[in-house]
Amino acid sequence: MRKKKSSKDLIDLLTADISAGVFSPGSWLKQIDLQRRYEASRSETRKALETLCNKRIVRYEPNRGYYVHHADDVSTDEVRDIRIMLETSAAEFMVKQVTDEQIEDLYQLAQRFMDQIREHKITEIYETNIAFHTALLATCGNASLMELVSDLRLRIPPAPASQWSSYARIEQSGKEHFAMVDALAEKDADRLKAIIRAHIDQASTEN
Amino acid sequence: MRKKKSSKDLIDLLTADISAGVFSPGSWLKQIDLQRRYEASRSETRKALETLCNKRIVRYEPNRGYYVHHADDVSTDEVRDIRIMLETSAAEFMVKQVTDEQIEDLYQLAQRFMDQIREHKITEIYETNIAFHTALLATCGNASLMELVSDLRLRIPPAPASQWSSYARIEQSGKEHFAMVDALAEKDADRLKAIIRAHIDQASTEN
DNA sequence: GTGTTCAATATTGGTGCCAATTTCGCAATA
DNA sequence: TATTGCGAAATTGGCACCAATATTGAACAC
Repeated sequence: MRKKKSSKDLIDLLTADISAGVFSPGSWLKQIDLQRRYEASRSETRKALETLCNKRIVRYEPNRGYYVHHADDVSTDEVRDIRIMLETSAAEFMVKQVTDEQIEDLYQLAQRFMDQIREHKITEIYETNIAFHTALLATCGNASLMELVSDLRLRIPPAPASQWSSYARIEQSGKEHFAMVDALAEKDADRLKAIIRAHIDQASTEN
Repeated sequence: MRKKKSSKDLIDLLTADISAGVFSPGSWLKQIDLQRRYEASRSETRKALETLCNKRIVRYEPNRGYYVHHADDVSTDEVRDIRIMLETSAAEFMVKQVTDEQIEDLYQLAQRFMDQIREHKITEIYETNIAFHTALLATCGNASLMELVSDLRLRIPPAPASQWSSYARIEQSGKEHFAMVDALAEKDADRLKAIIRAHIDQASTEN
């Protein structure tokens, strides 16, 4: 149990709510509303908004306030390209440094993803997907990279699991997860790269 | 002329001063000192510190304040690896999209860099170097990428031009600039990648 | 001489208030 | 009916002050 809520918690709560669509793109984040909703002080609220502004999740206009950023097509494409650059480049490090234990964990996560698709556990699927990609990136042992990609993921339009394009597409994503684990186990960097690229490219709103 | 200093100016001033070594790593950035030094309000000061904290240039401890971040070797290596991933990947886009005019501009910047080495214009060299790399990245037409790399560059230990390793090393950097322009002009992505990798790797504190 | 306790000091963090700015609604007019 | 103008309301931004917390230094005990 925590005795007091830290500023990081507020940031995470706000981020989660924006990501979940509680605040839709374009809507104003009024300081009074926020400090009531999260029972935070004014300064904490301002600090959190400033942080989210730096993360490009919200935008700011002087004397008007902060509002949820509505990513345009151009910047969405740019960020997706950056993710492809980072995660395909990371593949080189992954195949070099991955341990058998990590491969096993990744396999478990890929399996859980598939199971949850079959059981239609919509929200869990979303979380498992993120867990898989986080674990995958963790194998290259670069903490700064993991942090950076997490931030970039939030800059792509909110992808609520509820509106995933189609069952077929999700199942395809699940298969790709297994393909990644296979390529990783076989230390085939080029194949891993190709799968990652296709995975991010096609399912840009789903991973 | 601007009639009022914006919050972005304060952030840039602080960043520049930290980068220039006015505030050395580890030293506390007391709010009162800063708001006097830059003639800014308390809230502007807090906002700027929070932004720099997000950019990983300063760190924060509750109830103690903000201090200049002293990057350790591990995170420095991590960030350098990220830069190599991004800038070598960007090479693909560069060779595809670069215009003759941009190549000419890059050549001019590479030349200016060399001239300033000869004239021992220390501070100008540093700025020209950044201008070259910025212009190089600009050729792949991804504004988000440029922004990201600019931020990453600041996360590597302050590289004051005054303590560049050696004349030979700087001159080598200058030659590599020309080599990059050549590879770019010949649309040789692989060669460009190799040069960029070596350039960032060897001269991690100089570019 | 060394270590500890406690008070004085310094700094950050929170709150309430007021000013500046913007937005919104309503009325007046063409 | 559409448009313009004006005033009220809402919101942010800045300031001063107080509370909370951490540091420092001095006195004191051993």
